[in-house]
Amino acid sequence: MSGVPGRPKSERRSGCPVSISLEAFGDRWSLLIVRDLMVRGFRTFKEFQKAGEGIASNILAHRLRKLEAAGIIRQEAEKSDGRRVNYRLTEKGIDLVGVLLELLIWGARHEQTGTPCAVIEKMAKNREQVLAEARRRWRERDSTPLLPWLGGGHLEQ
Amino acid sequence: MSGVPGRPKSERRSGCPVSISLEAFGDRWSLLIVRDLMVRGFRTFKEFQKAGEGIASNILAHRLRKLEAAGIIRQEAEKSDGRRVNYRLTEKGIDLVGVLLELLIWGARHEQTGTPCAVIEKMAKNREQVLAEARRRWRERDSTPLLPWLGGGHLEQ
DNA sequence: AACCTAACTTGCAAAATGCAAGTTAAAGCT
DNA sequence: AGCTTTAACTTGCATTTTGCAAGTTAGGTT
Repeated sequence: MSGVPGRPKSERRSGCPVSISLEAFGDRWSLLIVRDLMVRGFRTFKEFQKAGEGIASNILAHRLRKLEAAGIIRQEAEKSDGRRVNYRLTEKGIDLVGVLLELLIWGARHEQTGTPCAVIEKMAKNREQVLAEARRRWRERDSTPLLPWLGGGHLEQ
Repeated sequence: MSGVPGRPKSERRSGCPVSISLEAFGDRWSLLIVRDLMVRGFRTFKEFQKAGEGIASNILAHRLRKLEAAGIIRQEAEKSDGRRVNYRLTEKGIDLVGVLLELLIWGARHEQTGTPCAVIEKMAKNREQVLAEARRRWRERDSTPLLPWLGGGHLEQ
């Protein structure tokens, strides 16, 4: 009767790292939560819920538990408000930045998205710089959204 | 009454490229099929089925249709055997190589997998070279598995 | 004290998944 | 030609996951 619903009852399907990664976050929602933490500066349940793609609150709760159990995110209580729970990526979680960046680049290149191609190609070209900036923000708890920075002129070389 | 069962009845959840990517292959199986095509040299239904992680044949059929509908894979009939269907990545599909590589690196770094860390770190270090080799194999229809190459000494610089 | 908020639960219907068995067309064998 | 095998799926049904709406609870606010 724990909070975690989808507790893995079956063992690992194989030793392949790709398979194991997908067992941790291979669904429609987990990486969107990670994205919101990483580039949009979200921290709370309410923010994830209103994030636009319409995740149901029970599913959100399940995913947060699962990501926490996998060591990808962690809860931090807010001293100034006992109701609030702030979620934050762990180091294991911020290490997903490469995966997110590749998903972003692939999606923008091959599907009709709201993101201009020029911005994406700039990011693809300056991969290391983008990764470093995302990591810096995580380390310094700088939660201003990353996307304006990506869209701005900071990447011209 | 088409073959595709999970035909998207809801529209796109948002214009975010990450979200759109996840709608195309954000589940436990799709990227494993892509992986098998990309690095293990698999081509047929039977091969995917016996691949070790135990996908059910109906789910496999659904996934193949969905990936095909998304333009990630394509069927090619085998002239020498009318029963056989060979699946192959499209260019859009081989472009997922970056995503796969990041999943591989993350999984190997953070979870207990069957892959030695040294191999993975070598790959992470020689990212561009690994991507180029995977693309070369796709282009030249070289379906010898990529993994032995990764494990071998070809990456020393 | 009455009201509001954030973070969840709960109940239930709908969809996706998994398993075992069956189908069909094309080969292969005798 | 007739029988067996094989590849690629379907189908039926039970289980699990997802989604939606409404409810709960521990803090805050006024």
